[in-house]
Amino acid sequence: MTTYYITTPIYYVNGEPHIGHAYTTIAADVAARFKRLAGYDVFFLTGTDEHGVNIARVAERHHVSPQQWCDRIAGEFQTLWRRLNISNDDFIRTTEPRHAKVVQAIFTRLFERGDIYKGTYEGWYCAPCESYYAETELGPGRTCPIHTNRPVEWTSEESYLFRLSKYRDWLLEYIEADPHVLAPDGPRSEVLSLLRSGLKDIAVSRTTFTWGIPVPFDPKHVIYVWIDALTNYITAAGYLDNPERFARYWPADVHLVGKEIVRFHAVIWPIILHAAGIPVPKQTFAHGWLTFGGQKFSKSLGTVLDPYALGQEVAAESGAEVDVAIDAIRYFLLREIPFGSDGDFSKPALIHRFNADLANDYGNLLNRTLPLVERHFDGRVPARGPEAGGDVVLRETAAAAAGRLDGLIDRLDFRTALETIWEVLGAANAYLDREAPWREFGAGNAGRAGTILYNTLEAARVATVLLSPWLPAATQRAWDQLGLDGSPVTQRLAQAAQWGGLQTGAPVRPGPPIFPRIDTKTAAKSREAATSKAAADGDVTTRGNVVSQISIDEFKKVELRIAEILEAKAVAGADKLLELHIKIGDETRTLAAGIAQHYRPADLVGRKIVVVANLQPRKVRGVESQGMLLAASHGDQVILLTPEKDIPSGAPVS
RNA sequence: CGCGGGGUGGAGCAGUCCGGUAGCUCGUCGGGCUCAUAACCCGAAGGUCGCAGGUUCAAAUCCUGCCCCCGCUACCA
Repeated sequence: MTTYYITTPIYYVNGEPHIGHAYTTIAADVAARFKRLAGYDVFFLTGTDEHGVNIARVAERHHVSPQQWCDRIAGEFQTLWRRLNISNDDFIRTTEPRHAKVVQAIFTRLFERGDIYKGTYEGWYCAPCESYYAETELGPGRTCPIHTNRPVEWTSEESYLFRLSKYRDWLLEYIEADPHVLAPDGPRSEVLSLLRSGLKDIAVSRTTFTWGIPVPFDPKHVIYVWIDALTNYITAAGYLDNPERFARYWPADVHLVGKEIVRFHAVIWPIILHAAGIPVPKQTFAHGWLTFGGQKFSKSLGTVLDPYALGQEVAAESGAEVDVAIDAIRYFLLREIPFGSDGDFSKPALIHRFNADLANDYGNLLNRTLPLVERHFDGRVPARGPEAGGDVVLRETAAAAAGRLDGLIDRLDFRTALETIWEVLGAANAYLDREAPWREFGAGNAGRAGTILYNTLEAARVATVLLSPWLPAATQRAWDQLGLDGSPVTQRLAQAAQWGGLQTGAPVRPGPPIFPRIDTKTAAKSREAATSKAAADGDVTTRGNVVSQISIDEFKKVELRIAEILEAKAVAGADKLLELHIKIGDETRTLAAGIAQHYRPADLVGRKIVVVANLQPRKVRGVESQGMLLAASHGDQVILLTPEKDIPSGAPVS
């Protein structure tokens, strides 16, 4: 049997899972489910990346051990995948013993082959952070970006280095030779241009932190992320534990990644493998990013979306079951956005797809046929008579669509795949209209009417099987309504696309609409009620999008105070920034504010404004900003928030 | 000259590699059907394919220059 091994990246457990993670994972899941349907021997892997100084630090902040922290977040990922109906065959965590073995083995092997050598790693180092920073990350005068005003030191430590440079020519040639190995074209040309500009050896060990896998022959070193994380793909395939299995699944067919990590996957990973004498993956595919009302998802902007919460919300608005609403999100993400490009996520667009595609075209097809079967054929699948009218075209449309899908999934062209399935649904709706079984009943041709219904239901059955990778829950319901036993998921594509899967005489089970339409007016109203603070246009909440909610306790962490502007001046070399000196009670502070294009410094002095007083300070263009002022914006307009009546500076705002 | 992506009817996109009467979905308008979740079906209107040159019998598609937008980067606080 042909195998198909697909992976998602392993997700870093520095925070909770969000819709960006879900996007990648859903795409991989659909591909995996489709390939199973098409009869492939599929291995679908996802997991978590759990080592490194950042994890140790976030765990410390939460007063738990790194392992406890990892267990918690890894658990959240697993819970979310269950809720989103993700069918992964394994879930790998880099803290598992099975993985440590592989990481150490690869490290040792590369060392023995001379591709890892002892050298020094140099960089700007901040001791309290235990971190190196790139030149560009530093504050003015080479200070630490976190410990403001604390100068970093040019430090070197003993480190193991990996000879990336040695393999540049090989990799360049390899990627140039076959467009398939790195897709789509955008990321591919980016990586190629990176390679042409040269590769430097990279440090693959650290001695500045301990949360990681030790170098086996030199345990004061911890193996750094590259080898630690990327090797998960071979660990799970059975590289050391199960050579037979490894031989079957490796090399992977697709590593699905977000475009931000394409460099690691397309450069470092193949070189590690090649240097270790292991075959390289067949393809790395970089997908685009979701944007949110045109903006990048961002934790700091609060535009992070919990996919399960969104599912619950859609369920509540439509009256659909939660798993069906989840299906709709799975469908939307892969139908609306061309995989590989960036695409915008918005709630109205989701609702639109829900109604137009799922409710009207698909769900409604069942609801306009099954009642007729119930009424005229005692609720049993009618007999299929000789072919006439548009019967042949409908049957062939379905077969042709089914035949085209495998190639489209190979290219991860989910959008065209779904459009192709919709050709079947469109054809079925049009067929039903044209053949008009209700007219045949009127004319006394019950036999012909039965045939028409049979064919329409057959088209619905084929579409249901084809859609099952995207809509695992909803297609199960449709399957049941069609009077079929078992599950669309366990069908085999080749047979399922053949006409005649419905058994004449089998009782159908019409039910309530699987995708109840969402009344956009009602939905808008309930949303309005929920977000009573209807902010100005341009605020994400008013675009009909969902923002994850925060608790009152989280809000209380933000310390807002009234401040008085004592002095304002332009920042040299910055056209948007003003440097403000403000007074909060007895305290004076400096603030960098991006309002230079909206206010003249002279107009600001003496004004009272609202500032966030407990924000982590940050150097901006040489100015240390010790807070942030609040302003409202609408299009190009930016206005400061000021107290309505005079009040002493330092007064708390809540 | 930092790297990369993009500018096609009201919206979102395909077509550009391999030049040959501009296509899809949604929206709008008109009609049909009355089986259905105000749904489904049919038809129509609407585009000088960012701008300017060039190559060609012929250019959205090839070449040159320019303009604009968006990521990365950065003055994102």
